[in-house]
Amino acid sequence: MLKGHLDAVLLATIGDEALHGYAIIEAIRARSGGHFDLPEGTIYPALHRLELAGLLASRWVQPDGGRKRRVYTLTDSGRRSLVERRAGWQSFASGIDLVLGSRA
Amino acid sequence: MLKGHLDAVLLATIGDEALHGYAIIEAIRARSGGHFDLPEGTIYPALHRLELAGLLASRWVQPDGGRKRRVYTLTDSGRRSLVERRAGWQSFASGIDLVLGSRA
DNA sequence: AAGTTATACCTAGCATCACTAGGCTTAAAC
DNA sequence: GTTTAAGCCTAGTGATGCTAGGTATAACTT
Repeated sequence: MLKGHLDAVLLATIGDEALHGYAIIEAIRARSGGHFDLPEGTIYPALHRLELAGLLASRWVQPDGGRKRRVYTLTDSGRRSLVERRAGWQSFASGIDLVLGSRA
Repeated sequence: MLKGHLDAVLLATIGDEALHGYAIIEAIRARSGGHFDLPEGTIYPALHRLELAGLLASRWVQPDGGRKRRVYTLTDSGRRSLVERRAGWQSFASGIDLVLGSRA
């Protein structure tokens, strides 16, 4: 469970690449050091939601081998949103750190 | 919104004191440096839930001035849970940090 | 004395979020 | 040729915390 930070994680994972859903799941697992292993039922609806919100754009790609994939890239709005969400996360995390006295 | 970490925040805020609901709200606001200003509709049901779960115990207290208060303290189980939740938060936060590349 | 503000507790209902549990298709591996 | 991996999708559900309301008492103002 990403507890409200799923969108930030998705935007940050896609970053400047063009990734498809399945690859995004693997990238999150890899980059989080195994902390997060998200099910498809979490990822696909979230990608659709972010595209509808104008933060992501998608196109279908037919690779040489393998089946068609829908690849996602950030829009300008998505890039701006990522900056905001990163700041939002840092603010949130420092607030929790203060209260928990963990990293203070 | 505390995004799934409300219980940890409550347990940590109460800590070794005996606090009542209203004071808990003020303590969270103060200790978080103003980050979190939680409404009563969040706090009271959560306290009841934690008491039902055996992590908190409550008793009514009549102070010299002012009206009756229900004060909460941690149970042994609550103290153990706090330790776990602190560790859980650190693990979660480091995972998000890795993915967002914010504090990495 | 009356009204307002601060203290203090509570609940029903609602929106969001992400997960479970399924289904579908195509390519690779055995 | 059949199983496994890659790849996409949705309906329904449970948990979570907020909104918006209600109640009561004490302190402060006018």
